[in-house]
Formats: sequence, structure tokens, C-alpha cells
Amino acid sequence: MVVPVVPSLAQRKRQLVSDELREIALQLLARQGYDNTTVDEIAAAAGMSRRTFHRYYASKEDVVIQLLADVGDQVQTELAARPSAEPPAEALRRAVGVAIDFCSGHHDPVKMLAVVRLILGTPTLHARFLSLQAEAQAGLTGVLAARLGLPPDDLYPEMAVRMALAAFDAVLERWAASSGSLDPQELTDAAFAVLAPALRG
Amino acid sequence: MVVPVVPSLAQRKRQLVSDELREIALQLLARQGYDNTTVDEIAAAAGMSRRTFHRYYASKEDVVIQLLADVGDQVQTELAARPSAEPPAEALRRAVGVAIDFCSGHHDPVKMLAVVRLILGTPTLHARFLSLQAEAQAGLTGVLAARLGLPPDDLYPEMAVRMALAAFDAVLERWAASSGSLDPQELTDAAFAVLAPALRG
DNA sequence: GCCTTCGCTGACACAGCGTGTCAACACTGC
DNA sequence: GCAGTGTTGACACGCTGTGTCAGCGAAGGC
Repeated sequence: MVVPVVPSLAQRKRQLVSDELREIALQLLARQGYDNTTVDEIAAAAGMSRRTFHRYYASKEDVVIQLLADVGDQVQTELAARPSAEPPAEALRRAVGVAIDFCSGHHDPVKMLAVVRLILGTPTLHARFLSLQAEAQAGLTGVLAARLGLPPDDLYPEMAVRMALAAFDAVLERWAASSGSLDPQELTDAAFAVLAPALRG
Repeated sequence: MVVPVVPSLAQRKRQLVSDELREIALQLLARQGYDNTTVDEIAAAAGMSRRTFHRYYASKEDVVIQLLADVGDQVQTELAARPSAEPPAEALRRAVGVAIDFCSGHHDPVKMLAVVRLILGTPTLHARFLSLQAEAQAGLTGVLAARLGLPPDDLYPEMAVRMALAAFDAVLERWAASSGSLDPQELTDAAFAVLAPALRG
């Protein structure tokens, strides 16, 4: 059973609508603010009813957040793909680098900065963002533990991943606060330099 | 201008109602689950209208979460109160210990465990919990930076606090998952042992 | 004593979110 | 052409959180 390369025209169409809907939503939310924008407004701007909006995104938060869910998976994939001989510090640094790149090295950096600022500046979205990160943490911990051949209840992999994510948060916040003027990769290196002594190489 | 030791009968009364309301709410939420319990139910159980409930707590989440907001302040106070000669690792360990003690060393540990499990097991509450922690992180970072005489934009205090909170989360999760059978203070020591090399003493 | 004032309360009404349901429509493959 | 599948809008519903208003009781001034 091979998954078709072209995932059935219907699904492509759905993806297309889904993407454009998010585009419109993000633009509107960034302009008016999260709380000042209703789902009805977004739906109307996209030329559809509120009910249809919810067929693409379960909630207003999801339009913004789901973007980052994909990144979480990419980070986990990257960590799993790093050479197994690589020390955890380096592997984690690279994995976090993927997330940082997604934010700052985006094809439209200005828009991405706006989205990040929207998330960090909106309590509801910030909370969801952290929650998503907690999920990612669980997955990453499993991957790292497997890499190191440690039992899944060992404290080290969990703490190592939590430290790496702490670095990510610190970097993201400072990058957003500087309006993108600070170099995210340099910030990440600096943060990991602090963590290095505890990450064992 | 001295703040009265007895904060005006009206305020005491308000505090009393507030406490009992939370008691009833927590009991109901823990029994039925967060999503299966409406604010109307809680209010009815406390013998008041939904409108009055919201005069004491801004939202259903707040009944549960506000409890922890106070703990956040206590942790910050503890960190500020630690002798300034104390190395950051020890000061942070003690500060986090206050939060751990509040959860596990509570007068009614069974109830507290139920609340913690409720929070960690309910996505909405977990998200709010993390959000609250992010606020606390900002405050703690300021205190630690001041302690160390470092500029407020130095990376070290921020990362140190984030690491300490990462330890707190890891401990809390494992303690809750073990149904309180694991010793929280030992867990905390173990987590801080991992962090120690990066916390500079 | 009465009366004013303040805080608390319940009873509405309202906007917003998210969901279930149903009929209408389009587009696929037989 | 026709049945089957998927998408859409319309409507109704329950739940949350807030504004508003009138009623009620306790505290304090005259």
C-alpha cells in the first residue's frame, strides 16, 4: 500500500483552501489584534461562513498555532536524523536550529516576525504555544533517550530536551523583542553555550 | 500609612467566600473532569448564580490556576530572601523547593495531588499553568540578575531560571505520574544535579 | 430614630465560540 | 444518466464571559 504522491485532487484542493484561509486569517489577526477579531470576520474575509471556517480549523487559535505544530515534527525529525555519534549538545543545537530557521529564515521574514509577535503578545496564543512545546518535549525526550540508549525514565534526556527548549524560548523572545534585528543563530549559540556544561559535550 | 492587620470585614468576608467557592469548585472539577463541568454547576453547588461566580473568579480556569499564582510570588520572595553569598544553584534549588513543598507538603496531600493531576491532565489548564510559569520566569530572572549584579539583558540569569523551572516541571510531572509515591525533594535534587554544571556552583 | 451610601446579589440580555444536523450543490466514477 | 462522495450554508443549540439594572442588607452620619 503506497500512499499516492499526489494525495487525491480533493485533498490538494483542501490544502489550498486551508493555506489561503490561514493567510487571510493571520493578516487580519496581526492587523486588528487577536481579541478584536471574530471568527465571523475571518470567515467573511475569506468568503465563507463561520461553520466552514471550523471545518478547516478547529478553533481561532488553531489557525495560528497549527503552523508551529508542523515545525515541532520537523525538529523531532532532525534530532532523529543527526548522526548517532554526535554529542547531545550538538544534536540538540541543530534540532533547535531547524525551528529557529523556520521563524527567522522564512521566505517572508517580516510576516513571520509579525506572527511570532502576535503569538508571544497574546496570552491565549502564548499559552497554546507553550502547551504545544510541552508535547514536542515528550517526543523529543523519547528520541534522545533512544539515541543515548538510556531507559525512557532517565532524568538526563528529559532535562536535556527541556534545556534546549528553554534556549529556544529565550532566543525567540529576544529575537521578537529586537524586531528581528538580533541574529537568531548567534543568540542560539550563546544560549547553548550557557547550557553546554550540563549537556555533556 | 499602615495597612490594617484586619483588612476590613468586607474583605475578610470576600476572602472567605472566595476560598469556599474554590474548595467546592476543585472538588467538583476533580470528580467530574474539567470539560464535563459547567460554571453553572459549580455556581449552583456553591449556592450562587453564574454571574456571582464570575465576580470572584474571572473564568473557570482561574478557580484552579489562581492557587498557583500565589505560589509563584512565594517562590520569587524566597529567591530574593536567600543570602546573597549563596551560589545561584543553591538559591534556585531552595526557591523551587518552596513550590514543591506547597504541592507535596500540603496539609491535605491527597487533594493537592488531585489538583495537580487535574491541571496536568487538562490541556486548557496545563496551557494556563505554563503561561503562569512564563510570567514567574520573568520576575525570577529580574531577581536573579539583581542578585548577581548582572545587566538585565544578560543571558545567564534567564537561562538559569528557565533551567530551574524546567526542573520543577519535570519533578511535578513525575511526582504526579507516580501518584505521589516518589519523593519530590529527592526528585528535585536529582534534577538539579543534572543542571548543576551549567548553574556555576 | 431615620436615611444615605456602599457593596453584594440575581435576573436579564448580549456577543462570541464551537458543534450537531440537515438540505442543497458539485464533482467523481460506473 | 446516475449513484456516491465531499463541500457548503443555514439554523439551532449549549457554554462562556460581560454589561446593565434593580433589589437588598449592613455601616455610618444626621
